[in-house]
Amino acid sequence: MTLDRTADHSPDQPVEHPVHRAPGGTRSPRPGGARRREEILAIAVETFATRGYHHASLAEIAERAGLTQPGLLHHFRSKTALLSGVLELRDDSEMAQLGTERPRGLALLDHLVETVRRNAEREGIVRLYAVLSAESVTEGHPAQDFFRSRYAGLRAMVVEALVEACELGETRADIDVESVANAIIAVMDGLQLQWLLAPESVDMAATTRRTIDALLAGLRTGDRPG
Amino acid sequence: MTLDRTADHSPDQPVEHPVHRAPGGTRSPRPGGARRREEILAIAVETFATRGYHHASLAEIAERAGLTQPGLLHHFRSKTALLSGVLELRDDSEMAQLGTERPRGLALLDHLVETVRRNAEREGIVRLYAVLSAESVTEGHPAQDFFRSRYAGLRAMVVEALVEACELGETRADIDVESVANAIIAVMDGLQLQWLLAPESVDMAATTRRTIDALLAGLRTGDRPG
DNA sequence: TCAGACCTACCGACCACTAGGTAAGTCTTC
DNA sequence: GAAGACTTACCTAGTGGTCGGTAGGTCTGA
Repeated sequence: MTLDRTADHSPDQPVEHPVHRAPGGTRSPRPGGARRREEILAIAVETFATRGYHHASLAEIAERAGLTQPGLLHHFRSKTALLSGVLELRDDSEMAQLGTERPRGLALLDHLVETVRRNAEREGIVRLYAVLSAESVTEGHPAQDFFRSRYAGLRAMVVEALVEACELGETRADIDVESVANAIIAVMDGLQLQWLLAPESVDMAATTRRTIDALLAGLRTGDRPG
Repeated sequence: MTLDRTADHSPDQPVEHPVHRAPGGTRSPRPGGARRREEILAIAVETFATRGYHHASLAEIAERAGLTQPGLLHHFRSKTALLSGVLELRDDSEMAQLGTERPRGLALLDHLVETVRRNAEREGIVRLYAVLSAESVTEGHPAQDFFRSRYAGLRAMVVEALVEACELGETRADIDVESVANAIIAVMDGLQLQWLLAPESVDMAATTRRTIDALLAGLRTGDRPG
């Protein structure tokens, strides 16, 4: 199953800041409209994070947004459309939208650790992604494709960074980059889950840092092969 | 919220293999009863794993078990009772029930890797725990206490093994055992999620092995501190 | 004879979603 | 600047379906 990305917006395409179109063109939406959508999305993020996708109800999200359930469906024409809107916020690790200007080589891993450190102050986002990513492995879940390609992208990015590190001479060239990349991503995800259940028992950033260093230790240029 | 452990069984306490009690004592349940319960539990495991707890319905579990929904509720008096039964199977990593006879020191970590290797052939169990553990961080989830104490126990066990390793002289004594333990558990969990979404992209056992070795490399006795 | 293992029938609550309305805003035209 | 056309942003009411759980019955095996 896939998200109905074609159906996730109101009849008129929303614009960041609605611009008065040229005469004869389509009408611009009301100025408050975009802001309202963002309010609703913020509440949906919170609700999906605390309840999961399936267990969250449109009625609850609507109520928390101060409108009725059909009122909510005016802005997002279905529950999957709302989920789609939430996932498209791409507010999570900010890794995904780094694009081509991202740090090169080992600097990317530093950036990763920094992101983890900041995430420790954004419990809602951490919870959202932890809950939805695991829920997405269930049968026919509408976020399955999203998370599949998210992990593929994340993996590719870390692999590329490790390859760059080899080229830059930062690490030896004989490391199994796929395996190391998977381990780095895995430890970040796993720590999030533990942290959500027992925040006082887990230092996400420090442990991520330690693990990345350990995975690359002995692989630095100049070290003897093991 | 907690699981209603007091209410998770049929009127009569189930026995592994029901023994005919002495005359005058309480009546023994019918011989097929315990087997039926186990059949139901196996189907519940499968269903919770593929749908999650909240999205799985008693009606579906009942149908797959070849009875009606009230028929199912005859064996487990509520949905949470059924969940409780599923979690009590403790069929997962087998780590939890190792008890006092578990391997000492670094041998425990070898055992951990071996478990991961075997889990790659038991997708259902992996999926069950991945889905339920993440779902358990949602508000009021009935499995929350279970997973909280499961992680606490797992953490304590790995920490203890690392301390033993120090005492046995297998590693240096100045490692941050809590952090290393968290990292080991985290990488196992994180790899499971990636593996469920893209099995061909992840070698769970090899990557776990590599990460554990990396975390302990440089900490072996005789290595210089650094 | 009696409890275990089911069944049918039903409950109220909740689910996502639709139909169809209203009030108010925006744009065009005069 | 006012009138009319059109759209947005909601609303109330109701759809059919599913949910977990209960009441109370029947059959059967020990």
